[in-house]
Parts: sequence; structure tokens; C-alpha cells
Amino acid sequence: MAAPSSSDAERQRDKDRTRADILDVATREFADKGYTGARVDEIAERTSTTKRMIYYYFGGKEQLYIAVLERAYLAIRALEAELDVEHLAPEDAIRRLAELTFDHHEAHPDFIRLVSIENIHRAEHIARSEVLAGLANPALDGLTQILERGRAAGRFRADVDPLDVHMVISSFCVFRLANRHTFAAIFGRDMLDPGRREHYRSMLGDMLVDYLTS
Amino acid sequence: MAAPSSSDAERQRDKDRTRADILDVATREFADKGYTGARVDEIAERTSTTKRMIYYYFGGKEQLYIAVLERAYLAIRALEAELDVEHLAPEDAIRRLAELTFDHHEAHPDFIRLVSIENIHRAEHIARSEVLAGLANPALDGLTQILERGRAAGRFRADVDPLDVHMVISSFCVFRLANRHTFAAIFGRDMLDPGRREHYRSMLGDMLVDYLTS
DNA sequence: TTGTGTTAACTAACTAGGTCGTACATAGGA
DNA sequence: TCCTATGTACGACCTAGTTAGTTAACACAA
Repeated sequence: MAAPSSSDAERQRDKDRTRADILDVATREFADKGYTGARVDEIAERTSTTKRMIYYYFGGKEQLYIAVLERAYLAIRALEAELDVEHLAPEDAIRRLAELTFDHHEAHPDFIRLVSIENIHRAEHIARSEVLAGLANPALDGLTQILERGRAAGRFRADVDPLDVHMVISSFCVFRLANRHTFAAIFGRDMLDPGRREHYRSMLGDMLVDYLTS
Repeated sequence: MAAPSSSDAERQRDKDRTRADILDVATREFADKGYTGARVDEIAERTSTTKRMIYYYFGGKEQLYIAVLERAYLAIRALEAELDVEHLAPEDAIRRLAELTFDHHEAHPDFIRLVSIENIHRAEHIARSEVLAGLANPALDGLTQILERGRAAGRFRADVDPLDVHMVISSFCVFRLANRHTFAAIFGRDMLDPGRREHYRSMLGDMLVDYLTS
């Protein structure tokens, strides 16, 4: 490693920008068309660089896809880590966490689609990623503390596993986005209708609190 | 139209059998690899017939895929229509319905995968199917009656929409199957572990009853 | 019964258009 | 001269869909 000169730093910045550019385009393409449906040529065309560069930077289609997944998961986990609910009553804290997840998923439909796609592939790519395999959810720590506090205060039932609660929150928020198209096609209801947003958002909190305090 | 001779009937049976054979194989292939990932050649090879026959019977890859979706939805709806809970108390009826959906989804992972895949494609194929677009869920009628009974008896809250309850049930049951791979990769928990099955099955009913009676 | 025309069921081989990945050439800084 | 970075062009393979032709069953007239 040579000592970094200013031009080295510049070049590194350029490189990072090119990588980020490719990842932006690739994220949209993979989220849109799935792993098999995505076209490397298409990604290259929508990038300020060439296909050759994609192979130069990432090695291949699969490694590019894994890089896309890694960045998407890391971004979402970074946001989750900011959760701060220690000053709230347990019930309100649970509602707050549910709302955070709710908002979060709604704001990142690409991420939800990538997760769906990755599940179709039985998470084989995540398993192959050293960054992601076993990457725990930071929100889980906050959730564990909330449940602990609620239980200590005698307000929450004692037999609840944080991961189960996380699963319920995720299932509600993920389903609303991931299955909205078949749901709309069959029942004629758009789960993302802005007019119903608040209803769903508070419904999840209500359900959780009712269950935890029963 | 000639009067149906016995050989006509036989030929129709053969034809139906060939169609069903192709659909069986195609269901597995599409559920396994997704629409784009599925290979018509592969389906043909695993069938007792040839690729040309698939085009002969179904017209193309997309029409074959739609036929697979139609059959899968129709099969599941037929089972749902058998729900009979009028003799149960509203709380028990809700639990029964939730368990039926829970068991059902668990027993039909291929169907869940097809639904996930179809959502990745924004339900464009379902929308194109005359059979499926607007095919309501028979279980929804049962659910509506249960909620009505519970409300009339003063045991259930009044402000609950059947479709919302259906959504909660579906989200829980679907998430458990559809997202099990990424969930396992990241949290190290297999949501389909038989040892946890009863826990999840009753947890869903508990949650619903807690919410509806709150 | 036999010959003939007709139609549905079926098949192998092919085509046209992609699709990932690579070989090669080049430029320019250290 | 070596290394990183980049562009062009191509090759090997794959895949949905088609073409052109075969087989088998049947209807009906002679």
C-alpha cells in the first residue's frame, strides 16, 4: 500500500462513485426483474460506464447481485439502529417500533422486492455473503428491552419471544407491500391506498398491544 | 359436432391426462425457478410428452404459467369453501379459520411460492386471466359471518373489517413460508421447525381473539 | 372389405434472437 | 516498463417459439 496522495484519494472517490452508480442501477434492475430476469447489458446501458466495468468491479452478475443485497440490508439496518424509545412507556414503545418498521418498509419497496426475490432463491446468495449471513437485526435489541421493561412493570405477558414479535411486525408490514398486487387483483383493495394508511399503521400497534397486555 | 362415441370420450380423457401431467410438472418448475427462470425445455423433458405439445395445448410459456396459476388458485379456493364453523362460538370459529389457513398454507408451499413470484411480476398474469381476476376468497364469507355473530353477541369489537382480518391471517401464514429462508439466514431460526409449529399455530389465534375482543 | 381422403395428435430439428462473459487493444500515470 | 482503468467487439451458449413432416384413427364410398 502506497501512502495516499491526493490523486489517490480522488481516484478512490471516483471509483466509489462508479461503484455506487452501478449499484443504484443494478438495485432497480434486480428489484424490478428478479435475478434471472435482470440483464447485465441493461444495467450497463443505464450506467455512466460499460459492462466491462461491471465485471471489472464486481466480477460477475451474481457477485453484483450479492453486492446489491448487502448494501440494501446494511442501509436498512443502519436506520433501525437509530431507534430510541427508552423514554416511552412499554406500550407506546412497541407502537413506535411497529410504526418505524411500517414506515421503513413503505419507504423502501425495492428492498422488500429484493427480499422476496431472494426468498424465491431460498436465500442462497445471502448465505454465500460473508457480510450478511447472520447479520442480526439491531431493532431486535430494542425490542428485547421493551418487552423486558413491560414485563418488569407487570404490564406485558411473560411468555413472549422478541423474535416472534418481530416476525409479526415484519409479516404485517412486508405482506402489505409484497403481496399487494395479487391482493388487489383478487379482492380489489389496494393495501397501499393513502386513505387507508393510518388505519393499517395504528391497527398493527393495537394488535400488538392487545396481545402483549392480554 | 358428431355424437360422442366411446373413443371420443377416451381421447378426451387422454387429453385431460396429458394436460394435467404437463400442469403438474410446470407447477413444480415455475414454483421452483420463477417465471423467467423456468425452462419450457425442462418442463417438456420431465413430461411424458414433448415441447411442441406444450405449445399445442397451451399456446406458449405465459399461457402455460397462467394455467398453472389458475389451477392452483382454484384448488385452494375449493378447499376453503368447505369451512364449516357455524356451530362454534365466535372466538373458537376465528381460531378454527386461522388454523385452517395456517395448515393450508403449510401444506401448499408451491402455491405460496407461485403467489410470491406472481407478486414480483406485479400480478400482471393474474390480471390477464379471466378466471382469476376478481376471484374472491370463499373463506371471506365465513369470516364475515363469524365477525357478525361475534359482534351481535357483544363479544367482538364493531369496527373490524373482514378483509383486514383476512389480511392479518394471510400475512402471518404467508410470511412464515415465503420469508423463511432469509429469516433463517439472518436470525438463525427456522419458522417451519416442527417443534415450534403448535406455538405459531395457537399464537395466531390468540392474537386475533385478543384483538377482536379488546 | 378395401381403398381413399381427412383430421387430430404428435415429433425432431431448426431458427432467430438474445445473454453472459471474455479477448484484445489502448491510454496514461508511477 | 508495469499497473490500473477502460472501450470494443465477439464468441459460446441458451431458449422460446416455429417449421415441416409423420403417425394413427376414422368416415365413407365402391
